[in-house]
Amino acid sequence: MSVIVRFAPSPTGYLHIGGARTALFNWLFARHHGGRYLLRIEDTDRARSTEAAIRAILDGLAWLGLDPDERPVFQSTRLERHREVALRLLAEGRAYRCWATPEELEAMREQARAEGRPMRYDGRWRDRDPARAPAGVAPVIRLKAPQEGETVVEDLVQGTIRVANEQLDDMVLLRSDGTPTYMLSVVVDDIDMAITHVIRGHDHLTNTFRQKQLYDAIGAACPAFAHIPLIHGPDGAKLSKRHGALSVTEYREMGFLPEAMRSYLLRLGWSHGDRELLTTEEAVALFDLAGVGRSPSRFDMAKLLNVNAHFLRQRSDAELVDRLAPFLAKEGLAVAGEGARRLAAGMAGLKARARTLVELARGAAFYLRPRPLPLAPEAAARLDAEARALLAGVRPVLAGTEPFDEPTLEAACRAHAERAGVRFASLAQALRVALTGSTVSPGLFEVVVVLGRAEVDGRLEDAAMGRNPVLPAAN
RNA sequence: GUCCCCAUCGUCUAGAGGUCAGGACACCACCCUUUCAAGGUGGGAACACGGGUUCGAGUCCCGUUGGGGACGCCA
Repeated sequence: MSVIVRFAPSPTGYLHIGGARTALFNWLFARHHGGRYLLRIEDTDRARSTEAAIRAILDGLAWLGLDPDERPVFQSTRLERHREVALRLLAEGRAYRCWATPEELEAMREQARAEGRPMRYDGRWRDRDPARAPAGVAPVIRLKAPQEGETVVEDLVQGTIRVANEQLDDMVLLRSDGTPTYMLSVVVDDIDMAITHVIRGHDHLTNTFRQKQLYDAIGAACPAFAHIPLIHGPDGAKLSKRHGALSVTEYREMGFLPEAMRSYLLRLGWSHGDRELLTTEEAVALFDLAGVGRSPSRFDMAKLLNVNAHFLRQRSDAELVDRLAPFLAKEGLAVAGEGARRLAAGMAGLKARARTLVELARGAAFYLRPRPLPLAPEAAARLDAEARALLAGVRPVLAGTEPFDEPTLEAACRAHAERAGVRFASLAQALRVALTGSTVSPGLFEVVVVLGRAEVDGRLEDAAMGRNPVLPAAN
């Protein structure tokens, strides 16, 4: 039997980290077993589902490289089919009409609360004669669930879990307005889509018992279930926006790489010995449900940053130049011509110093900025009269050194510092500030070579003459 | 409250009865060094608690505590 899995988000919000990981696990499982991975948009709650959320989910999945193998199924298009199944169950005596009013249900809820019991519908219409139905009340259809014994779920991650049937009540299948409930829709769709493995968040575990009863009533075989532990915030509580429950597209804007997100998310809840930082190919080869743990994990931005830094360094310089362009554009810097050449040439030194594309863009901006280069406040502070004199003195050295390569330039500057009686470090910092506008940068002579002789001379002249504007303090 | 699940360094985790309890991130120190990174070397850091079972328990069982989830005519 070939594996078929699905990711089934409801479009009531963006695609967050937890959903992304669920999608990833499904995708990897399908790839590993040579099966198919489908997407089903559970948009039956027309009041809360939005077009924007659907786009955000599709967009997020596409960015992560988790496109489904077939066109997405929209649950809202299948209402007739769901209704048909409910009616069939009704005809077979496996379901029944219930005329209990919202007021009655509320009374049951009140009483359950007072007695410290969970809310359970008491099954009052289960065997009552429909002839006694009150006028003017539209009924719902409820499943006639077993009342004795227990329902057992063999979960591929959580193991065997059982619950007494008396803990479960007769769930609503069709609402009084004739629309199907989530429980019905999910089960019918999973059957019709021939889903073999339901891999989803642990928060669905208790739903599974009811769904199992529905599969039994319908007479369909249950798919295998795998409930993966949830992701919590750093404090162990529910993941909040503060922590990283952000839309995956926001991670894209923060400068994360999709392969880094995948690698990080994979290791949150899954492991294979000591393996860290897997490529997608390795993940496909190694992933299986056996490696999924049972305990919830916490989202850790520091580790995500580290993972992203790793994958950033794996990308070629040319690719990074392309990736960087939109981030630089936000600063009003266009990547083209001489600027593009500089970025490509300087990328090796830049990418070792960045963890995200945003950091990379920040570090790379000085290569593109037109003269006179604006100075960061702490850099400007170092450019005192003494430093300016030092720069004026070293200008001819840089202008005249041949060949214009790193070792030669460095040797020339070291010799100049010695002649001038200053520490090489002082000269280097003055040069760094003049050439990059910052106290932090890639290797100084790498910068000199990338910038080229003419630009270097111009920037030194600006600095020596005190022409640079000073940026306002950050934050 | 009821039901269900979970429990190894701060965090992610390895561990399927006998290990000096391993790795990664973070942190600290040192090396490298023109800044900051990267890289290298080293360091501190964990089996929640209490009972069993066993020659032997992080590993199995029970309980306690703690955390999480589910309890809708939402999905």
